[in-house]
Amino acid sequence: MSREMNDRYFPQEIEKKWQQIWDETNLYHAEMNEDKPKYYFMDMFAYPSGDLHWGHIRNYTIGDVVARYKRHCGYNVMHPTGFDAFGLPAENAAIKRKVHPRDWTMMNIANMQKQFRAMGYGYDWQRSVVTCQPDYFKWNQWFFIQLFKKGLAYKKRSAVNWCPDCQTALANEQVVDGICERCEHPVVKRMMEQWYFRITEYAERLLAGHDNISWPDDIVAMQKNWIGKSQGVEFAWKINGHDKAFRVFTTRPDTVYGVTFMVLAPEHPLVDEITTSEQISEVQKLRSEVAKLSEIDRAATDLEKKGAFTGAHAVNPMNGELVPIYIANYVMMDYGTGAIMAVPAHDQRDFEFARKYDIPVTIVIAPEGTDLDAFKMTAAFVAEGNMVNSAEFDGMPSDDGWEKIADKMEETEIGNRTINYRLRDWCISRQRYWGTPIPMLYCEKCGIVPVPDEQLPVLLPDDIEFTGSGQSPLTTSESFMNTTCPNCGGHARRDADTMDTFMDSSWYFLRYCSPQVEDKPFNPEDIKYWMPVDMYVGGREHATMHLIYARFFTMALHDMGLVDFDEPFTRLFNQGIVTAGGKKMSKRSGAVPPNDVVNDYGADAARIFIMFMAPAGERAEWGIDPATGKPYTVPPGIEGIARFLNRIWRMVALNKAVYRLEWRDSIEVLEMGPLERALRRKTHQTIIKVTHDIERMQFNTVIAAMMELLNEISSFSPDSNDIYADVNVPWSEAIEMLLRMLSPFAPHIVCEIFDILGIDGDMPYLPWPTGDVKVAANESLEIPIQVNGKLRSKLVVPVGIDKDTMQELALNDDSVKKYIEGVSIVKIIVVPGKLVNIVVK
RNA sequence: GGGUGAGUGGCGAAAUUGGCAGACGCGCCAGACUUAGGAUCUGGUUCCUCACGGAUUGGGGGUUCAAGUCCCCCCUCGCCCACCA
Repeated sequence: MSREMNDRYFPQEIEKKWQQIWDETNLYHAEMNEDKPKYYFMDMFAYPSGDLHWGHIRNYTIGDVVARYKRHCGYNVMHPTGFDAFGLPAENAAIKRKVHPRDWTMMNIANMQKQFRAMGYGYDWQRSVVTCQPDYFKWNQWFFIQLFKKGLAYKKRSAVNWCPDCQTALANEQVVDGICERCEHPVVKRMMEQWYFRITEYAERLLAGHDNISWPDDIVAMQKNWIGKSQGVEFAWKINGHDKAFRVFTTRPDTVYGVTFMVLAPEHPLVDEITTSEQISEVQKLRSEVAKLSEIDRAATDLEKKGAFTGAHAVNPMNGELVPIYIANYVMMDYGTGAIMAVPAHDQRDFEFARKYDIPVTIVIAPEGTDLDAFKMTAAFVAEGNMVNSAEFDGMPSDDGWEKIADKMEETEIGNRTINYRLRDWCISRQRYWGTPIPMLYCEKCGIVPVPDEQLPVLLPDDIEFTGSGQSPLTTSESFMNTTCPNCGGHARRDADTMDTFMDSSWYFLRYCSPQVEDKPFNPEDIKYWMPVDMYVGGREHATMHLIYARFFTMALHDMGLVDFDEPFTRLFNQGIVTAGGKKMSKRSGAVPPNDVVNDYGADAARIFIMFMAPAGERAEWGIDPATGKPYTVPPGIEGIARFLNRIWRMVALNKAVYRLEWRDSIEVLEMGPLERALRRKTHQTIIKVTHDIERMQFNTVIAAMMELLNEISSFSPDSNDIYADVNVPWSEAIEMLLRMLSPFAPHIVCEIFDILGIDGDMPYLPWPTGDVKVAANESLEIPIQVNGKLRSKLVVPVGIDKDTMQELALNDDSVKKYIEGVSIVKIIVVPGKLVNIVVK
């Protein structure tokens, strides 16, 4: 049964062999099975950038460990993977290396798949999704049209980042510190027609949904912050001498009597109409200055506040006062109404502006007990207080005033309470080639027409030029752009833009459930069985983009009746980043691929190393090699892991004959000596700790616990002369249990050893061991004895000893005695099973 | 500025509810076996002190018999958001 075993451990041969067996037997493919509870585990799929690095390895090893663990626990586990294959780098590579983005992408995918396999990840490759393939993005287009039909996709003119040198629109990611990534010219804003998804309509549900999912608090906080709900009042201001009015939004209606000026965003449409002829040049000067700024500079808090007077005045609807109207660089067109009422006494930005332009400051909220001096104050008073200078509202606490003034505005129909969100609609259009073509046509007669279902997918043309300048690359393909209107048969042009790649990642978890189905995006039965995703693992950087978009998308599908849940991911876990020299390891900052470690020490060692080096949720510092000044290609700590695996291997190799499958039959009834009992106790204590720590995603301590067990087994001597000796029974249990716990972390070595020992070949599905609490219970305890909180002695006592006996033993302990002689004992604290503390004076 | 996480030996770190600070591992030191191999095994390793002993979880205060852990103030670092009206 048992076969030959080399004394030395050669991971390379073993690992290749098992990877091939797993592939050939399709071992990790999951099918629906109503007899088992399902577990849908997903990690965030990778962008095929070329090589995996240790950031990926950390993410995907966590995933593989949890998926394997859940499989051992009896779940029907689906653990798929795929590639987020559209995106900008492929296009840049195309321009730079004269290679088609598709070829570059597919080459990288092939390489990364090889690396995934070499790590021994148990993916269900049959369910793989590659987003740049037509059978996937066809459904992006179909969903887009469904959203359009529901009124959730719409077209709007809006400002985009524009590089005047490249003559092209840029994605936000291409704008680095206000500079075009490619040509290093400053980026400006330009108005363009773009497609948007109405995510703002789901703001309230996105907030409410947080209650139904168990996600980390910080991610929920980030999303809430991003959605940015604020309650306030929106009300109208008339312009003096005009029939025009404009609306402002404020969260501080209680300060309305303190308004001393108004500010419009420089882009506000009313500016042209109200600016007086004397002020035109000044206003135009500021407008062009602001237009030149990039969005990033514009939004910088430390940007000097600048404004220009329009020459017009507005009428305060509450008291009829006239206040000047300015434009200023600190008011944004795309939040609220693009206009604000300015209360310098109680808003810091307004205060700075008022001081600079010599605008009066009127105090309307007085802090409790003191008076403010409008001339002397050096900062706005933003807290609550009592209303002053506010007509009939004087004397009220400001929070009451808030409500009363809002009531009055509603009664007099000046304005009403509203809620504003920071969240903006999701801009889907990208002036890029390597993405999903937007399936919309523009007919001269019929206007905007969606591509009919039977013409999907709209494929990407190959007769395009990657010049890196001019318009969206698709416009260079005449064969793509010109088509026929499905309504009237006349000439139509296609939308030249492609979709944001966040569209691709908003539903890939649904496609994993039905990867091959052709006539719909997924089968309802598959979704019903597998969804929602039980655990989703990935980086925190996706907190406010991908993870909001995917939730919105699922809610929208729910409302269309396509799915019957509205939260896609029940549980979320964020692994920490891998840093090198304190900076995040990424392709740009010198990422280290796993190849050297895998080649030298094997995938099992690589997997354990990355799990052992830091708690999974926290930052892990990879380390800089002092010899090169660069991140280690092979970090020194890997030696410890290699030793650990080597010791396990040698222990089995040297004692192979001692291991007997039949240990199970006798372990419960055997009379054991203290050494045997101690080993068995440690085995079961380890099972309990390991299980508990895997459940709480604390893998570093899991590995430490297994190392401790190995140390315990190492110091235990089995009897190799008599393989039937009783001592070999707990030894066999210990070694088998260690291996079974190790298997999610180091599956290759465990498969190999199990095969050698003749343990069931269906290893990945072997049940997870259960720790016996009774066996794990200690027989005696070492109790610290403190005097005044200082450790003075230790006592070994039997478990369950009563308080009085313990106190007695402590007081009679020789090394304690010298600290309590000649002083009076104030108090004795005895915590059963924990400690004794004698307080003396 | 807002949010959020963190700060423990030479290094990575451990310590579910307040109860022996430093588990486990790296590195280092000593030894064993080897006729120097970066293999393996054994012992040691927070700091100060020859020692007795003392100090110690970023700093300072507090609560408690007892604080890395709870409370208050401060410092430093990471990440996310950021003139949001």
